[in-house]
Amino acid sequence: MISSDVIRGYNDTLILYMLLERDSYGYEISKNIRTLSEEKYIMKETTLYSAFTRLEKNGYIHSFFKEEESFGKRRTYYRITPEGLMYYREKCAEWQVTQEVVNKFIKEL
Amino acid sequence: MISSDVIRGYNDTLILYMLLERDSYGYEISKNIRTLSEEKYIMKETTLYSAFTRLEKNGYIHSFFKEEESFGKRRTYYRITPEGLMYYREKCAEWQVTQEVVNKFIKEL
DNA sequence: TGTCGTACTACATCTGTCGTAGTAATTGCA
DNA sequence: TGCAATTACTACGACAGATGTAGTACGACA
Repeated sequence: MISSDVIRGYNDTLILYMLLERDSYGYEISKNIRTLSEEKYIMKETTLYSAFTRLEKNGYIHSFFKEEESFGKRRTYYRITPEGLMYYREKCAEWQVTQEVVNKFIKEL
Repeated sequence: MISSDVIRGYNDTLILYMLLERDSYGYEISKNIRTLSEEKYIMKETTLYSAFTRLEKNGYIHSFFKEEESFGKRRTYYRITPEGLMYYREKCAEWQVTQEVVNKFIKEL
């Protein structure tokens, strides 16, 4: 299991990755992250939804309702914006640097 | 440059790494981190010193004064404890998992 | 004598994460 | 049909780690 402080600052990136292929909503994204990480990382609900708020405020995603399911379950779907894509790319680049740097401080003992 | 949220949770690990070889003190550790990371990560002073406090509170390091320089500059030296070494090893293992997981969400576009 | 580098400490603030709790609809199954 | 589990959220308060700002104090160098 991964501690939250480790992945902190990358939750947004994981969410954006999930939106690259297609629009999605909270629960689905949550499950997909869980599956893709092979159960090694489970994002808390509150973390997920507060990330949505932040991402939308920053213009990286935008929310909408699907018309074909307008009654009943009331799912909020999210779509990544061009700014979100740019941000995702930056975070990916940053991640490469981070890996290089942190690996200099890792020693097998 | 690396954002703080990325490396958050690993500041302690970087510091412990610096203490593996020999005892050291704030300023020196700070400079060594800077150098080893090739200027890609510069730990803020306040971050560094609050990490020392936390690490000592958790029993991962312990502080002392060198007798041969007991007057004058008053440097606080730190030494890693066996518990600190264990903690360091755990963080290294966790880091491997974190890399694996995050890399699943990284795509070159 | 004054500035720069060293070596800290104090304090208040911010951000992201988390715990707890609660709402409400839909689905599974007995 | 009835009740639990799952889905799909929202609200609120707390906390930890990082940061900004500021200030102290000593030594070296010019």
